[in-house]
Amino acid sequence: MVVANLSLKAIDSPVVLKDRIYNELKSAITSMNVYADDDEHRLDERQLSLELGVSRTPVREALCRLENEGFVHTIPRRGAFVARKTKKEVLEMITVWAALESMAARLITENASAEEIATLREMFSSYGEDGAVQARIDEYSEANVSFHQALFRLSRCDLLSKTTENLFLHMRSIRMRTIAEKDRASRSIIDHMDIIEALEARDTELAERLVRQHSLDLGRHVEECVDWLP
Amino acid sequence: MVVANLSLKAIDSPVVLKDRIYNELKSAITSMNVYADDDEHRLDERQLSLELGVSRTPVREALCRLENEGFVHTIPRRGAFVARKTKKEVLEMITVWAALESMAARLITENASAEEIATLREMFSSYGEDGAVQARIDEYSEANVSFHQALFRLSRCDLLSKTTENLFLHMRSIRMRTIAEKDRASRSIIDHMDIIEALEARDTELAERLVRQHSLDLGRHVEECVDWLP
DNA sequence: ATCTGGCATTTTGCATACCATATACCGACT
DNA sequence: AGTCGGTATATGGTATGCAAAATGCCAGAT
Repeated sequence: MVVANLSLKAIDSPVVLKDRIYNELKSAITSMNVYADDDEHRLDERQLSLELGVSRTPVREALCRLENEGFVHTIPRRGAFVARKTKKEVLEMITVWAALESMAARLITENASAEEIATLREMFSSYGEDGAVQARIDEYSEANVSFHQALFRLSRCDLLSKTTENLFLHMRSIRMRTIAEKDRASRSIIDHMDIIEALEARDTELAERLVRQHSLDLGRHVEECVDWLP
Repeated sequence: MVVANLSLKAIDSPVVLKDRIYNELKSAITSMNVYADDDEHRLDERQLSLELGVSRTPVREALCRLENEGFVHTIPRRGAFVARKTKKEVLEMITVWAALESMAARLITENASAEEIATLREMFSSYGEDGAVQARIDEYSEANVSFHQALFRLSRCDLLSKTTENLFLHMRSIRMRTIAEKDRASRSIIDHMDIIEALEARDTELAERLVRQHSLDLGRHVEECVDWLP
């Protein structure tokens, strides 16, 4: 008798309610325009549990997690609110981002293969002609996000990616609103190309500096131009 | 009639049970030697609630938070365990640390006052003589941690500090075990002095590089010498 | 003797009930 | 009329109850 070797992979994901609620709430929060109205959006536990058809307990646990990640702000005995970042907090997020992404760039120059770096270039291949960026600004915005995510992926450092993941989500609404302004989009693609060239040349210091500067430029832009944040 | 202007600050901290339990559990976990035994330490909800004299609900919320921060690992329907980092995870933590702290160094060269930087030097004033470090290794270990925390404080970027805070706690047990090895302590103090000098000279690039290298050196040390991690 | 299958126990995950507190409304008093 | 105080209500925090699921044990079969 032989033991059938089916090479099954362990299914260790009895997806529990609180996790699904967490995902549901998180995507709902990150896709809404948090800064639209100026009155804060309250998250009523009871109402949420009614809408989701569950009890308050798993909702509370999901909210607890979202609070830790900075998406929700709760005041004891007052309830939970969708968190709104101040300008200072946004600038600090960008600073941390710059730190993490520049380290990712370093790691890429040291570890990534030429093929991997080449995939970065392909992401922007269709924006070659002048004006193509402005014409397809929404599409480019997606490519932009993908580019930055790819940098972290190629760094092969899971913790870098994981730490940045929530920063990405927090920044999404701000980024969506700033990318279309001025000439930032076309400026952005030039920066990206310079970064890719530095990565290809395995110039660790240059790649790090360019990535950091790219982020800090966004920071200064926010500093100067964004007046719709407290 | 004049309204008495007492300039009171709002007290908005009705410290709730779950927060106290969170702090209690966190300090208990971070002060224990996680890597002592090789069997994983289980955290029984009911037992904890009995010991703390509260119900399971706030205990669960505290555990939920600790899980998000990586101190606790829970398996659905199986329970919560004190998280144990793999060697890979520790190395990644050090990488992220290097990224954040080198950014902190940059900010210090740009923003901190000379007096603030001088306080860094004072922290090591009593370790001047040769051998003083080795003789008071425990005390130095504290000063070492304080130094790194001070770097983040002087950066005036709360998010940098906050992001690193948990990394510090995670690294504490590892650091405690590695600092006494070899000649790392006296090597460490030389690095620190070099860093302080670069900060005083306002040499942004050098300070950044030294801080990064100091962390990455620890990383390589862990890589080579630590064999008690999975 | 070892392995398998079912039962009992333990423990989590979710639901619900209860309690404490914050806010809002309303009436009375100045 | 405006303000102060009290009470009602709503809502979050905590406790408990219940059911599903996982583990461990034991008996029986091979």
